[in-house]
Amino acid sequence: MVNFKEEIAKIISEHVEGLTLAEVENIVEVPQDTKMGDYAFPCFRLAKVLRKAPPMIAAEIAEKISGNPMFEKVEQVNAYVNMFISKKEFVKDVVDEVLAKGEEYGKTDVGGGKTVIVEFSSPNIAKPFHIGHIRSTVIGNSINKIYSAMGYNVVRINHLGDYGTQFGKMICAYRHWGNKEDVINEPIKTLLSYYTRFHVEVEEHPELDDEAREIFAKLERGEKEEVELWQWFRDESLKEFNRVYKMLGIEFDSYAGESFYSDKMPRIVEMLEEKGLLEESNGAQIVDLEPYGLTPALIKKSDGSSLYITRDIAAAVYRKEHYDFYKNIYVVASQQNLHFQQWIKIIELLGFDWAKDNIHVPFGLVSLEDGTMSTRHGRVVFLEDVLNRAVDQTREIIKEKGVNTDNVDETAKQVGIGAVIFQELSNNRIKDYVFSWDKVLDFNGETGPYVQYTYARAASILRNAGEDVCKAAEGEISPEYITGESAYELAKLIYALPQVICDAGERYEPSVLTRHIVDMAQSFNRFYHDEHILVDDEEEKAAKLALVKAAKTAIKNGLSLLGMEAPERM
RNA sequence: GCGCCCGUAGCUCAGGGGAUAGAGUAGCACACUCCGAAUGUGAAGGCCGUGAGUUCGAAUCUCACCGGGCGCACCA
Repeated sequence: MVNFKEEIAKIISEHVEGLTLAEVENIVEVPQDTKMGDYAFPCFRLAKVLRKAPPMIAAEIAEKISGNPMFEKVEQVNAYVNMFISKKEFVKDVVDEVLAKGEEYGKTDVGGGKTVIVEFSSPNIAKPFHIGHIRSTVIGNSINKIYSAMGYNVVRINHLGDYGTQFGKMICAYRHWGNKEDVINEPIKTLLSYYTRFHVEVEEHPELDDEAREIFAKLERGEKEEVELWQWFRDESLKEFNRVYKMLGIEFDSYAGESFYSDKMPRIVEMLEEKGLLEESNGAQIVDLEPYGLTPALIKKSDGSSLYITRDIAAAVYRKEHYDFYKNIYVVASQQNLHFQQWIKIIELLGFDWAKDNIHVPFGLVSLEDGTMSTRHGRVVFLEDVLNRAVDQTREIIKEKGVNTDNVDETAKQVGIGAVIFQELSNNRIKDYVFSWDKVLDFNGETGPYVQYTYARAASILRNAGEDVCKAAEGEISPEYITGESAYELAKLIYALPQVICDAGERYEPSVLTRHIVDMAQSFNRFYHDEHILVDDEEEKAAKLALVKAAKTAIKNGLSLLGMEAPERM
């Protein structure tokens, strides 16, 4: 399909001196008000070079390019050249392209098959999978899908929090007060209760701490009994996590978590020593990062044991060697900004030129109405509960409205879970937010159900049209029937989708795509209300159905990159 | 104290140098004998936290201040 911005830049730059093609293309913009045209070229910056008033320059450019067949109309308004491209050709191009590509529409090949790692979700074993985890999980999943659509080879890593002294405590607690059946029945709840009981008991029996440390030491040495218990806890927890991942439709390529890198850390410490980066401070080994405006990074505790920063360095080195990534993306809370700055700086100091390819994608904090979440105080909202309630509520609404679906449960699942995902991906990820049941369960306005409803409505029209749809998909359409204001706006939004997907990817910001999908849905609904689609005139009907089908396809493709399904009926 | 992030309509948020700052939501007024009303339309709602600066032009860039969040050595 034609890249209009690029073509317009070419046309204009023929008549403008002193600016490169790239500079011209950079100035070309899409006006916020469509009355100002499809594309605009502001001439302020040319005033200095050409020593003329901007409106005069605009008038000259407008006159010179107005004969070009690409444009229906070219106007000068003040310092702007406003260009209206030929609607009929445009609309036909867009519809043809989308119908030809189908599910592939929106995909590009900017990635050229290069490998990108996305580390996301990464919950801690034996801890609840709560509403705070939705962020990394859903944002990371969407980034992975967006990068796939951009032609990258994506590796999805779930960096499980499955290691550390906490497991010594857990095993210790299990041996004292544990029960096998309870763990099997309700692994996370049970294991968590052991963990909290340990913290209570240790107040009166401080020797438990020594015992736990000893157990963890055995675990690190790979002693059979401890390893088996740890493995068992890990497996049971993972089973529970997988239940949520299944609901969300999320899969991973690797579950290599913290434990996986435990034996890869000594090498990193050696490298740091060789480079002379390690120094002693208060009995601990640190890397001084003060010259770079950062606080010191603690590499080894005073008792000689290692810490999480070393594990992250080891993980990055391993991934570079094992996957040879182009980018190594971490979808991790903004609370860890400093930590990422530190270890990425250390990678650089170790002399690795790929330090810059490690990218931290931070997101804001989720809190509850009565304060921050706290597992110990029972102030926690389980993600699974949120998903289930969203599905239940959707089921109620479906019954209430008497919706005609083949499978109520399946539809309720698609819509309910879609609502939760969509809301999570609606705003800039850096913003903090307060979780509220009222808000997740509100399905009106700019929500997932709104977009899915629009999709189902389009599907319904195509069903009603019956075999006419095939004609619309195959035959030559008569584009003059879909150049009305709302039809044309819809076509423009559909046209922009591939570029929007790339923008969302480059900014690691799925909300860019989410908002565009809302725009497409709004535009479709306006078109639907403005014009009657299933008219008697066959040519007109075919053209309109083709646009409906294109819009339906674009919405579905967009939703799938958010990790959402699109129901045919709801 | 130092560092990073956020401050835009009553509320939740887009917009990140360019034309009259946009949505949703709440409240108000409309539109279903018509392809799905989980919809659409209209009016109303703003010193873009404050003050300087850079620029032909600032919600957008710089600095200072105010308000909020997060982080800052043996957790991850």
